[in-house]
Amino acid sequence: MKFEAFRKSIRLSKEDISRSLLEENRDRIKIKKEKVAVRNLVKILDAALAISNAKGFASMSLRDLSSEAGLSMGALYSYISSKEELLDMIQQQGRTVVARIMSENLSGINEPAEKLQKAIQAHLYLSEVLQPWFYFSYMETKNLPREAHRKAIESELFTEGIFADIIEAGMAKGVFRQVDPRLSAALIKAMLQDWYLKRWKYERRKVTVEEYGEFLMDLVLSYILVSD
Amino acid sequence: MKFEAFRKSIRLSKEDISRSLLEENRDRIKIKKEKVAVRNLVKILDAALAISNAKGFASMSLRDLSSEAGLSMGALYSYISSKEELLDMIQQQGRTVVARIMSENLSGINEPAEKLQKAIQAHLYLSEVLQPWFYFSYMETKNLPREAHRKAIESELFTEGIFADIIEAGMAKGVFRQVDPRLSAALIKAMLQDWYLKRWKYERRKVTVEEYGEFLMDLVLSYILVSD
DNA sequence: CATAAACGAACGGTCGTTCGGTTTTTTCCG
DNA sequence: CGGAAAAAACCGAACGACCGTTCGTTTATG
Repeated sequence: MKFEAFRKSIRLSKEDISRSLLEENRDRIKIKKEKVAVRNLVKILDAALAISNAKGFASMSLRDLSSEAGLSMGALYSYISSKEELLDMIQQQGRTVVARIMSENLSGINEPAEKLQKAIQAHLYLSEVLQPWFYFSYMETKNLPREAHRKAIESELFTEGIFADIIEAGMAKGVFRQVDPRLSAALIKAMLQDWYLKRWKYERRKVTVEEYGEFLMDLVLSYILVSD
Repeated sequence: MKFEAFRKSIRLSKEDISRSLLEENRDRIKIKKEKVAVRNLVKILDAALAISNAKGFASMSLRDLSSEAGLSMGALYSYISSKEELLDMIQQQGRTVVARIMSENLSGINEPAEKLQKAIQAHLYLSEVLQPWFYFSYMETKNLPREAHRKAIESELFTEGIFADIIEAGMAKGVFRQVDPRLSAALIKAMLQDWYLKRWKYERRKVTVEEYGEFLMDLVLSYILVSD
């Protein structure tokens, strides 16, 4: 599947994401009317990701955020109850989306090589759609409070586990070579991460996400497929 | 070569690093006696890396730093002239070491496969010796002031270029498959980075740096060597 | 006793957060 | 339909805490 087809198939608008985030935090957000709340949440999240990814979450003042989002300090605090909670919200929002999309894209596929390819592609394309979130999530993990930090690590290991499980299944079926599944999965993740962490590099070189995906797939399969 | 042999061969003590850093910044550091200056610079750099890597450079206050290093605020300012300059100093210190060690380890090797292996090993082992610096350097790049940021990117591309050049030479000699050298180099770097960025993961799984190196080498060579 | 080094209180500024007041939108009754 | 009352949303000055940095004083060294 091409990237554009993928992007359309998952139907992830900023409004949808903000709406589900609103529902999950109804108690903390003081705004009553959904339409108003969603509109401003989109602005707040966009601004927060843009500023944080440019200079780090810790260096983003709430005055920066309020002016970039077009809201006063007071209004801002009707949507978030603290700066730290904003961090939590952003992380939580992305994690659920990633888990959902990955499982949707992998269910029903049984052939290991095909499933591995699909998993790589889905993760890569999703990280392209949600690049600001992926970047943010990677860079700010260590600044999370204890419990949120634990969840972030759990989520990282969960994603890695998806790849490791596929590799193990392929080895059991005899279509993959005997390799270390955990280490292989870790390195696949590392290569997937480079796409959203070093995007400036690939943009400059005019490498498209499809080209990157094909290249990565070629490398992984040449390592893992049994050579006859 | 085993890791321990490598570590001994490069002879990189904290004192040596601080001493050369002192020499390059004689004008900015107010302390006259080398012995005193080196001793405290080691403490300052250790503390700065420890705190920064735990909660980010921006979130490290100079009061944190002064208490962790065992110096008063006033004394601290005899060694650095501003917080931003400390950031610069740390970056600069590591960059020169990396460039030197890489070139020392690669000079005189002509066989591409051997050279590629040596380059991967040297980079991996060096990142193990200087793990706090590598981690810091990766995470704080985007917070650097303009000029320092440019240098950091230049250095990243330089290292990538080392790998790309070796791959190109191997392709020209016919010992490597025809692949995209830049993309291959980028992905090798991405996998090297995972070692020092996700160290907690590998430590927990009791993966040694030697095992990681062998695994990575196997993956890269199985992709890049011509199959006969 | 002279010089080098270390000290820590003090300064102006910015931070996250609050809150009393104002504006905008919705509701409802004559 | 119209406009006043009620509710919702927004505003920004003000607060105490903490930040990076300075500097007059004290302590250590040789």
